[in-house]
Amino acid sequence: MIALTRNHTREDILSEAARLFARAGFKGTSLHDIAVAVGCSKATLLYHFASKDALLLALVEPAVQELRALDGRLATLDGEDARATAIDGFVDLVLRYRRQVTLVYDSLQAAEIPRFPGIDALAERLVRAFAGYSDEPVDDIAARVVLSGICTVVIEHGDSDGIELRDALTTVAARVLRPNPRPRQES
Amino acid sequence: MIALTRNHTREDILSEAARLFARAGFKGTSLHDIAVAVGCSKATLLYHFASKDALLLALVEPAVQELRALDGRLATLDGEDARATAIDGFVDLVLRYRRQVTLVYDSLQAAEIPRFPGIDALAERLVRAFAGYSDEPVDDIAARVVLSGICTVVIEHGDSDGIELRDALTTVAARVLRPNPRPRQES
DNA sequence: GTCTATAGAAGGATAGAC
DNA sequence: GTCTATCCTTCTATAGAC
Repeated sequence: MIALTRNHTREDILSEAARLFARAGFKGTSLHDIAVAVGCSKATLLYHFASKDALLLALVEPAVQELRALDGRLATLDGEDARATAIDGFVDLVLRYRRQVTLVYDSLQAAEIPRFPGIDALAERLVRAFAGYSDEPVDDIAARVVLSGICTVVIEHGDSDGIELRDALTTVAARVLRPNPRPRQES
Repeated sequence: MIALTRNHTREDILSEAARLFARAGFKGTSLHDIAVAVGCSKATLLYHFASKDALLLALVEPAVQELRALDGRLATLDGEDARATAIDGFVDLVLRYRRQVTLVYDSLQAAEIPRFPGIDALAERLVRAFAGYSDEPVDDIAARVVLSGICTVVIEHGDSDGIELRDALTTVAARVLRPNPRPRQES
């Protein structure tokens, strides 16, 4: 295995790029900025990654991979199981990839970033799962508010981790996306 | 009043800039892009606005102004009144200034944008009001999730307005930020 | 693998004609 | 007020030495 010789520089580049992209955005961070943070030259960056876009892709790829895995798990579940799995899985994923979240998330709306194929449809399925596959418009909106709200809060919260934030987020999600929101009639 | 001669170009610039900034971000939109959209030259843009930053400021200023007004109104209220006013007022404001919301909101986290003085403290007060001035950490997180979630959902929803979205958003906010977290019944 | 040097494009902003 | 032309900076990316 060549994996023994872990490339320090490459890892450093990914780490610093994640930090800077999260702080100032993709367009707001230049290769020069990253090079200074890492302590190398711009040419070195472009030796390890073919382009700035490629660096972004490499950075976000693991997060997207895991998001796809979660999406796959959801496909085998339905109703309450899907909702619970979606909430826990998504909160966990966002907390572990907090620095990448901004990037993935921005690629959805602000087209500031190269898109990831199929991510839109995946996001919609996640919304559906969060909404418990309800047909009520208000449940759809609730799901979207919570989904995006979780992302933003985690991003803002910085790197101060802890089990508390995780619990708070799942609690909040459960509050909005509760099984029986309507005491009136059934759909 | 010179207000009779409403400057078409200036208005067009603001309008197109709002559209493009919302789509691709501040850094992701060049003066060239705006000029093409408006149908004028870059020099014309910079005749009407001293700089790209000044254009942004002019664009967002009314929204910030109204946000400050809402903040002032909240200062005279407390508890439930403050929460209800904050929710209704904020949803209304975000819906009316949906194109500017991205910009104001991004100025909070991603430092991609020139900051507005005092906006951080204002945002914190808004969070406090949304949380009903509760001391429970989970209520604080809930307030932040809803606050940011509302922004993102409105941004994503495009310009398709309607009373439905407004009602859905206030309903969702009420669900999370309800006065008594314990009882399972709705208000 | 990492560097310096530089190409080539695009960005914001200014000068001056009309 | 609006334009063209231009300046200067910054950016991504490449070339080639070591």
